Amino acid sequence: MNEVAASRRQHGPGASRNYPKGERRRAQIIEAAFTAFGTVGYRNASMLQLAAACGVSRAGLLHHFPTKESLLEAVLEQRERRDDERFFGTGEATRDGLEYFASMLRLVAHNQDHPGIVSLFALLSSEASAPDHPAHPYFVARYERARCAMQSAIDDLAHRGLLRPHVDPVGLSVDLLALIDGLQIQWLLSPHDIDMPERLRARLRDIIKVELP
Amino acid sequence: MNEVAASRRQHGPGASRNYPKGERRRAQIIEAAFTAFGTVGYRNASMLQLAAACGVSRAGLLHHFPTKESLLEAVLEQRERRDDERFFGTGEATRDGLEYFASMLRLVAHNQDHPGIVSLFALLSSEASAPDHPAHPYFVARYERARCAMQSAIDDLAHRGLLRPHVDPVGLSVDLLALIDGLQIQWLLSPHDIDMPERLRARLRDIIKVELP
DNA sequence: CCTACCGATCGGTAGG
DNA sequence: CCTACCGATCGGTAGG
Repeated sequence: MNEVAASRRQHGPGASRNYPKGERRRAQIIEAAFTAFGTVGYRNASMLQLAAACGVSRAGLLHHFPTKESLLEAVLEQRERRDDERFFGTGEATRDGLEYFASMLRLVAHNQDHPGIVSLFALLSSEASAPDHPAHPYFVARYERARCAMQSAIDDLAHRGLLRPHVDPVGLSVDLLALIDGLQIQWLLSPHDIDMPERLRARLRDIIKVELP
Repeated sequence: MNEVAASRRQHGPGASRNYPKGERRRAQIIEAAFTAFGTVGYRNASMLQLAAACGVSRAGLLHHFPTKESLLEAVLEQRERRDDERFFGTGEATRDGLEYFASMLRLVAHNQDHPGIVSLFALLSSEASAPDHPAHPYFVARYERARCAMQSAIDDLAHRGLLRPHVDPVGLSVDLLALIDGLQIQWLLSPHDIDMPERLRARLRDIIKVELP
């Protein structure tokens, strides 16, 4: 986690009231990078082309994001923030286990329509397993948060007696997140053979007593 | 899949009787590349350093493996061949479903002692999801084979009445392979929090009536 | 934010 | 017409 990303996190996204032009440009760059990374991949996207797409020079781009990796981190964070808002919101999904898994199903179905994003995250989560990778702390924290949130949803279901009797809730969040990640790999390689939401739904049907929407 | 790798596959590994010196050198290079890829990663390993480690020049290295990708493919194939021989053998695992999953548990336990290899495969399976990646056909075929082999094992267990009543065998091989892959990602990021063989064993306990060794 | 550049390294290929 | 290399260098691109 570099200093730029860390300092930006302190005052949150888009919260720099004093430099509206800089924030707009920054948002534009993140948007362009998001598209580029998701289509041609991270490595094949060049900072020069990205700068050109945003109407700035490479040096101008480097003013906002001093390294390519820092831009990558910003893209990842925005993506996660958007997914959270769109699929989990600030509403019931954080407390209601059924709502949580319904949201998860919608997210996985959405991912199946956007291979570029899925590919980007799959690639980066592997790259970032190297301890010296700039996005390593981000991904470690991301999975810890994901496991924690999902385990809360599972505990809620267990408390309401909605888990089937054979299910062991201990470590179930690890298994289900692993299933989702692993399905992405097989789906990326054989998109016509693998149906991610269908597989996840089948697994959830084996875990939860009631049918999800 | 380039021509060199394709022609080598025709007569199998180490089967070029006429050029023992070349085969030895080739094996030495694969061994060195295997170590290098597994420690510093594929992209960070340079052909020049690899050549030096084998006591040949870069041009000499390129004589045996005309591209870095072709060397990568040779490493992947050797790794898969060794794993298959070591953990699945030519024996019971190809017919006995219980033996198959016992072997799978041993393989996963073995992987947990070799993070470099796990990291390499995780990284490459993501990279290779790009249709124009040299290892794309290899990984597509690899997963198809893996699903087929595992589904045979599952069908054997179903036929012998060893699956628990709530289990749906359809697509179960997809789910279990996804679980294994996904566990690797989380384990690479948080090795102290995730126990891959333990999680797989727990999942198999929920599927199979008898306890695996 | 700009132009004008840097030191280093990549994978691949030439002739012999 | 083969294997097993060599020293030298190609054009292009990376992040800064």
